[in-house]
Parts: sequence; C-alpha cells; structure tokens
Amino acid sequence: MGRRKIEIKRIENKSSRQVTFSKRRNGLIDKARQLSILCESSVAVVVVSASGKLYDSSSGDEIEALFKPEKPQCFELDLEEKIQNYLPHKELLETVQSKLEEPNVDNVSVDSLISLEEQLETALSVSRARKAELMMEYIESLKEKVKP
Amino acid sequence: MGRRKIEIKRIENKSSRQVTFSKRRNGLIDKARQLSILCESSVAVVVVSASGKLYDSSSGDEIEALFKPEKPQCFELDLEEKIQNYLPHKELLETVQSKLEEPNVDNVSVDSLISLEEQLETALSVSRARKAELMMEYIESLKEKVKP
DNA sequence: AACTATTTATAAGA
DNA sequence: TTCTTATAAATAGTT
Repeated sequence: MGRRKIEIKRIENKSSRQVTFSKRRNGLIDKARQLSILCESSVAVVVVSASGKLYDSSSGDEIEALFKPEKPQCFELDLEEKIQNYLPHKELLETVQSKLEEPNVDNVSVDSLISLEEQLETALSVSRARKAELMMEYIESLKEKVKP
Repeated sequence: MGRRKIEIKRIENKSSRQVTFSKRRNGLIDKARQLSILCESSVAVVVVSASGKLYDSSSGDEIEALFKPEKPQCFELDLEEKIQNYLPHKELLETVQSKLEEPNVDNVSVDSLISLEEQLETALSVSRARKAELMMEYIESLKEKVKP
C-alpha cells in the first residue's frame, strides 16, 4: 500500500529498511491493539530489530485475569517470587514429560501433547507479559521520582 | 478498510466478531511475517481468542542464533535443561535487583534499568520461542511416526 | 516529519 | 462458509 508494489524480501537499502521497520512496527502494534479490542482477545506482539532493540505490546485481560487473579501493588524481585512465577511452567513441563514417557503413541496422545503445548505457550507468554508489565510500571514510578 | 468505517470497540454480534477475529488474526500474522522478512527482524505474535484458543506465529532467526549457537538434535525435557533455560533470566533479574538497591536513582541508572528490562524481555521471548519450536518439532516427528 | 498516490486489508454483501 | 467488491486504512516513495 504505497506508491509502488514491493516484493516481500529483505530491503537492501539500510535507511529505507529502518524507515519501513519503524512504520510497519507501529502498524503491527496498532493492528494488535485493534484486534484485542474488537474481538475481546489477548494479543502479544514482540518485535526485535536486527540491531537488537526490542519493542513489545500486549493487550487483552481475559487470559491475564485467569492466570493472575490479584495484581501485586509493588514490584518485588526476590528469588521466591521468581520461583513462584516459574512453577506453573514446571508443572506443565512435567505433565508433558510424563506424556512423552507413554509407551505407545497414538493420535489421541499426540493431540493432548498439542493441547499441552498450547497451554505451555499460553503460560509462558502470559508470564512474560506480566513481568514486562510489572517492570515497566516500576520503571515509570522511578522516572516520576527522578523528575524535579 | 471495509464497506464501512468501524469504531474500535468490542463487536457485539458474536458471529461477526468471530469472522472479524479470524480475518484480522490472519492479517496480523501475515503483517508480522512481512515485517520480519523486509527488515530482518524477529517478530513473535501470540493471539489468544476469548474462548481460549491460542494462535502463534514467530519468525526471524538473527536473535535466536545469538542466544542459541547450536540447535539440539533431539527434544529432551529434563530438570537440568529447564534450569539451564532459566539461568540467563536469573542473572538478568539479579543484575536488575542490584540496580534497584542503588541508593540514589538518577536518569542514567533509570536508562540502564530500561536497557536491562529490554534484555530480560529479549531473553524471555527468545526462550519462549525456542521452547515452542522444539516442542512443535517433536510433535511433528511424533505425527510422522503415527502415520501408517 | 508530512504528504499522497497506490496498494492492501477488510466490512458487508452475495 | 467461502467468494466478491466497495471502501477504509496502511504505507512506499516523495518533498
């Protein structure tokens, strides 16, 4: 959607690649926001540019509410909390492991593996989004304190 | 971009919400794919519908290559490997923690916190993408075995 | 950073 | 549901 049709392949010119990256990243994140509002869904987008800079966007609260009934009021980063965050993953991983040990694999267990994989991904993405959210909140509060 | 302009708010009609979800989810995932190819970036999209079904798409290999120089040939899911996966996060979290303990917060340390948050997010998203990738590979290999 | 000619995505309709 | 089409939205190239 521009003056010319472009092929979907690496843009060789560095500066136009950077301009396109910035435009399309913004477009993608806005599309994600719209989808989450229009269809009441949770959407997470993570974009890492070639130079390693990370841009993230996540929206939707239904799934978050499922995983995280209460929101911590302050940002605490101790080992205990960290272990707690990882526990659901641990459980899921162990369930997957027990499935893998089943002697005869049939379609049913493959389907259940796929379903487990989905659960695992959901747990991981929600956990990731939650951590980012908490950390950004804390950083914002620090910024406020720093201002004169 | 349709016959009419629509407001970005929850679509009340269930069936048109589902149709829009399906169309826009596909659109979003395709946009993510294009961005990753055009600008050599890593893009991960996770969409969870209101009914809980998960759709995921991730592409781009530069960042993965940085974090994971060699690709394991088989899928092993033991505690040791799991602990290894979490180690980089642990280190980052500890570095963040030490930053938080600094007595006088100034703009420089806030900036370094933001940078650390980005590293942490990168590590988490890459780890997630890697796990999903490995698990899908294993599931695909199981499916092959199941076929007559 | 803006602009605008076009392409692309998609809301309704068939 | 799948296809079509009019229109809105995104964006490639330009200024």
